[in-house]
Amino acid sequence: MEDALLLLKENIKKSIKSVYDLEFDDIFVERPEDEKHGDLATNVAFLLAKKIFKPPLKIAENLSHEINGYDICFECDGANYPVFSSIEVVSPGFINFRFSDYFLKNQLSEVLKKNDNYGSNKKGQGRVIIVEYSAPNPNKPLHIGHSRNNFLGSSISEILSFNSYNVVKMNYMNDWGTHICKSMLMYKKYGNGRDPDKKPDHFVGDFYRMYEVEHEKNPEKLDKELAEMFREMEQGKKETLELWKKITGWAYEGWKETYENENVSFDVCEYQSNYTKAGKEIIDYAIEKEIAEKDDSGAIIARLEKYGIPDKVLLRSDGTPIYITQDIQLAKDNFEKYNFEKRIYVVDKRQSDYFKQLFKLFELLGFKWADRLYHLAYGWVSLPEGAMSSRAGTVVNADDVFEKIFELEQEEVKNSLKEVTDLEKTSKKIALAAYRYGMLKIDPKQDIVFDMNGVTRFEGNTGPYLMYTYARAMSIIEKSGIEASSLESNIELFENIKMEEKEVSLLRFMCTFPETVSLSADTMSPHLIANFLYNFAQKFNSFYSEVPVLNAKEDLRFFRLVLVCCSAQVIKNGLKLLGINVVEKM
RNA sequence: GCCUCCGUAGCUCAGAGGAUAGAGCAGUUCCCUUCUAAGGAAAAGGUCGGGGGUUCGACUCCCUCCGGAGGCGCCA
Repeated sequence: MEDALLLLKENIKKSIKSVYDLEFDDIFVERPEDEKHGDLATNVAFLLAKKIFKPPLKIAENLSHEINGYDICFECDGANYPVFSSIEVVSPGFINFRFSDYFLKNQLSEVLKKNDNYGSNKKGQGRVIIVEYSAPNPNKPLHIGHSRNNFLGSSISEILSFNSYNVVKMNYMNDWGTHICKSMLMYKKYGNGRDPDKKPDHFVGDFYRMYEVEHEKNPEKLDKELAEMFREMEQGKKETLELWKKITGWAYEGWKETYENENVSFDVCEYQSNYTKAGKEIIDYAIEKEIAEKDDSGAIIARLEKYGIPDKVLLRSDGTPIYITQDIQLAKDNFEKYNFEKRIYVVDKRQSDYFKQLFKLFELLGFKWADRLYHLAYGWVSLPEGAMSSRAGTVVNADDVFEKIFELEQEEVKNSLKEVTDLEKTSKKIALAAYRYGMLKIDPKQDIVFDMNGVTRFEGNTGPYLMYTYARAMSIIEKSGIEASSLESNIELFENIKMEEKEVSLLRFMCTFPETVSLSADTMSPHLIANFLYNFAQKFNSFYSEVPVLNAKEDLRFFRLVLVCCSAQVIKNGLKLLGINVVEKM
């Protein structure tokens, strides 16, 4: 497929040289949105028109006439077949190319050959990308905002791996600071040393919420106590550190289940508490280079305003580090260890200024890898009734959302599954599909209004719709009695098969999957995969309702089975990239 | 005050310089004696926030104004 694109570009270039005696390198070939405009199209005639002062339509006609004589072919089993079936010129000057049926049918063997790897490519080979995501505070349970972060981070990691990058999935625990002391302080006062009687992160979260309530009543007192407790931590007071270990340990223990439910995992966990003494050398260096300076209060400030970025405090006036101090060190250590091609921070967009400051600092410090850092800024998740607020108690817990979707799916599956064998397992997978897909189908930079009732609806552009489409396809394969794995060895070019309109449409779209995979990696946009899958599933369902497979005759039946099998494979691969595992039956 | 992001059908969203701006939901019609109706088919729904500009061509790029969200020195 990629080859066909390159081949076409070369031939267009050649035709320009031949007709106009011009070296023209800037060949742009696109995929037209409208099927009527063919599979590939080029606008070179418009670009050339400026150079040689002739009407675009005339140029397009001359070029297409030339290219028509070129006999562009691909090889299959020792024979040559044309790549294109037609090359058309359309006013005001487009040249449209349509793939031949031979070429399209040949893609099927490609899918069968690569199966679980169909759509992947080699472009990231030998390059490391760190994807830092999730990064919660271990003092309370995860909420739906974390879910979006988790889904984005894990999905982007999958997509990059599929493009052959060597991905390091990193979680960075913000386990050091006064925020942790909030839960600790309340537990110390009111916990009576008891063990959790519920999911441990929720248990810890109760104390966090308790703090918010108490703080309303008597802010000065609590602020003081909190600061005192953190001082004890900093000084290494044994009793306090033990409490800290206990509280954060419960949070981690509870999250384990949440992460599992969400199909999220990590290769490396870094802890902020290991970086409490870090970063100071770099900051000394920054002062030396006059990037940062000490102000009247004694705090170290990076002067960034001349670059259009707000100034940033690097060290408190009492000399203690803050978040950025440690983040500086972490990135530097990471580079020395992994020599990364890119480091992606999956963090919501409210932190955009922070990352601008961080990245600018690295640039000013002269680190050559400064431009390899990338902030994936995603939009905020809010509720129909407004923003979430831990103070107002309107934070929607990730476990509760999942549980609710899970219950609803269980009902659905109970009502529709023919043999209810794996009710719980199947429902859980579908629930996750609903949750993950619901968030990932939306462009990361958009805010999401998270409507519980919307997610619990499973028609239209949803994860369950895609799962259902896959299950229908697999049902056909199962009833046919053939082994999907045996198809590859029996495949041929189906020269005698005349395809129906719906089949051509399905197959043409299937061929664009690898390009979508590549683009979504380049732009770190899982929603491109989601959009592809939805459009593809629609085409499949349309084909499904109009074209009979099992009742077709001999060769035709076999061809259609192959088409169904490949379609299922593409849906499976695409969903995998979104962190969704298919079910065979539902 | 300065900076960033967003504004597309009643609602939720695609559209990353190309051809007649597309889906889903809601509402209106059809289709289960035929491979899973969580499905399919059809019609209806729009001054792409307003106004300028660049271009053969703008939802897309630039400027400006209006609306919404967010961020701006010792929180993370």
